[in-house]
Amino acid sequence: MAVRLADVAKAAGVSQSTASRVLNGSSRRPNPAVAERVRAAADELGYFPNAQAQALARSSAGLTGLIVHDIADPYFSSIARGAQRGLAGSGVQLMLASTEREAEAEVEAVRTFMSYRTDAIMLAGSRGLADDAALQKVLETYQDNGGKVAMIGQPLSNAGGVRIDNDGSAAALAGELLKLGHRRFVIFAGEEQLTTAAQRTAGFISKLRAAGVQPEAVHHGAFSRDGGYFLMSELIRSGAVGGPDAGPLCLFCVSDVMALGALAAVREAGMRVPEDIALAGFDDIPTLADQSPTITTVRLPLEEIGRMTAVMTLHNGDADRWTVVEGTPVLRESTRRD
Amino acid sequence: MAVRLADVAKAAGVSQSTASRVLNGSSRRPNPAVAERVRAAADELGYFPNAQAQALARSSAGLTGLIVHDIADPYFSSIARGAQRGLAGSGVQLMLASTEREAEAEVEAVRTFMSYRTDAIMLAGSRGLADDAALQKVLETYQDNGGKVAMIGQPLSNAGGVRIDNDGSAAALAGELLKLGHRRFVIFAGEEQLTTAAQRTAGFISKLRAAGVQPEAVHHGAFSRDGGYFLMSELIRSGAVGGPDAGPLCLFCVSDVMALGALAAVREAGMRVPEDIALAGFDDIPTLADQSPTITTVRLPLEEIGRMTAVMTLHNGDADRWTVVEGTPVLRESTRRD
DNA sequence: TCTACCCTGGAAAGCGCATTCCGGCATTAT
DNA sequence: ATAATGCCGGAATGCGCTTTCCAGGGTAGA
Repeated sequence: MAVRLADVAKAAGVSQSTASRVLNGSSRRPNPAVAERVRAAADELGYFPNAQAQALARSSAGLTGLIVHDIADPYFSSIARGAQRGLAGSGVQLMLASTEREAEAEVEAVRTFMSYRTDAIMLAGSRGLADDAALQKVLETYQDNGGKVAMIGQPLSNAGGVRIDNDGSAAALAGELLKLGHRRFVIFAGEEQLTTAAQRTAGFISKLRAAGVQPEAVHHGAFSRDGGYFLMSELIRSGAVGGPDAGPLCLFCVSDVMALGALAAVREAGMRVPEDIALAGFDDIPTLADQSPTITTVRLPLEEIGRMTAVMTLHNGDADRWTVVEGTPVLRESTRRD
Repeated sequence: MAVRLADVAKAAGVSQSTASRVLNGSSRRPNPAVAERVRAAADELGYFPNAQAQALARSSAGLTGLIVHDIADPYFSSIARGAQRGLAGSGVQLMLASTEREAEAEVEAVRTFMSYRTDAIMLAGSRGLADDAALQKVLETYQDNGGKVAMIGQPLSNAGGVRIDNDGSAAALAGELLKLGHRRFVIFAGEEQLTTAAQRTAGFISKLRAAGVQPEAVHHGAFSRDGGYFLMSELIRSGAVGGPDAGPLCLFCVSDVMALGALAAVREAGMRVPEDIALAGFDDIPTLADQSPTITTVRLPLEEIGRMTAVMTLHNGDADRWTVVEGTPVLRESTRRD
């Protein structure tokens, strides 16, 4: 069906080995005159290599897998974009799996990537500790077979990757909010078993405590827009928001998407941010700065994180190196106090 | 290194052919007792097939390529999510290429996917007519080699896919805005050579004309958040917004991301939507409904579009079938008139 | 009971390419 | 001038799997 290397070789009047050496990088560089003939023939016939066959012969596929929870979530799509950019020009292609936050699907995705003999797997997003066992096992198998594993956000197994200093960054945010004069805090902590969520919550609280402040409540719920919306609706219904006594409440959501959901619920109830309740998120997803009011958050260089991780997977030496990324508190209108 | 089919066969005391027939679907089903032995051995050894080798032997890779302009753009990431879902469970894997809106990169991505012998390629986003030649040529080569091409948004070549009724949907939106009483219109039309942008602009204008209304201006600029921001800044500086005479202006942006940029510029200038200027977008990206004010737009079922397209690529018969998707005008606060 | 046929498992031939090995030639060193 | 050293192109092997093709045993029909 398609043009094969053998066809090119025949057309150029050389052996297949020579054609291979000319067209696809080899340590041996054939004679320029011969090379030119081969290239001309390849052009003429419209030859393009069969990556599957190359992968089989080289036992390396030129593929890298990226596993995310939800590609439509701006947090992950920003990372994906960075990863794509990091790989650009290296000749390595990206395979994508979006797991819809199911642990089962995550393990399945790793299996699939193993089948395709991806050179590396990038895993973005935090996992609950409960799911680690199965995932860890399959990743170890992968590593035993020579695969590189790069985690984004969470350390796991004996892999490398980018660790986000959730703890310290959340603490820094808490510090800034205290400086602004906030004293009454509520936290929307996401799902209980998510490590990332837990770390952000813990870091935030520990900083408050260090300043002698106790959070008024910690609510758990889905780590998503709808989770934030729901929790906020509940909170408003409970009458905890807008109380005139003891100063305004400050809500810390452990992710921006939760904060957006919460904001929607606040608006819907006819209340205002920051007048009735102050609001802070975490991640600094791109759409956040265009909200009204603009929302305070912790900036994570998401795209850069994706890029760095991808680049790490390209260099063999970095297989189990960790890079720590710190978040930067960004104070915006949503936590203003007049 | 890894466990091979031959190892499993030996462990089970059968031939490799039999092992293959048992483990990977074949038309011939070996004896149940034998099959069980093979499966047990495979489990025992932790065998998983080498997809590259399978692809080579079957001459079909079980891969589908998705090419988008920018995976971090919610428009495309929603489509990607749908595509992923559409493929889920079919055993077909998704390969992703994000081209950063460069025509060159798009052609390159098709080449890469050809190399990987993807069974199908989905192309999302509109292309300028100028780039069609190169792209069309490479896609034709792909089709000649048995590849399926599914376009999302724009027809091209003799492929199938999902066509979006930009023209009619924009006209419908214009009709609704006229009904609300708007008479002074400005259009941010995106890049001149983008077919999608041009169609939306044309549809909108033709409906206005039919009602005897002439748009006051059509401005071209980048089809992105920053493009909208820039155009709006210019517009405000020119003094065209907020004039008390002749009623409030209504701005139609040919994409939601442009509308978001425009909104940011309006806010920055201390003006208000819809009081000083009304605003409408196109696409209905997920974040739009959570804006304040909520933004009028044309709803496109983005995720469903991605899903449909992916499903089409799975069924051979649908290779050159077209599905037309209509957008639905959604009137929100940003175009309210009191 | 014997022949014709079907079913099942195994041997072997690729799928398209990279790469090791080998032979022939032109250099350089002796 | 001869032997030793590279260098370059070609033949051949193998990557891991699917899929014909083949042989043998079982079944059914005569």
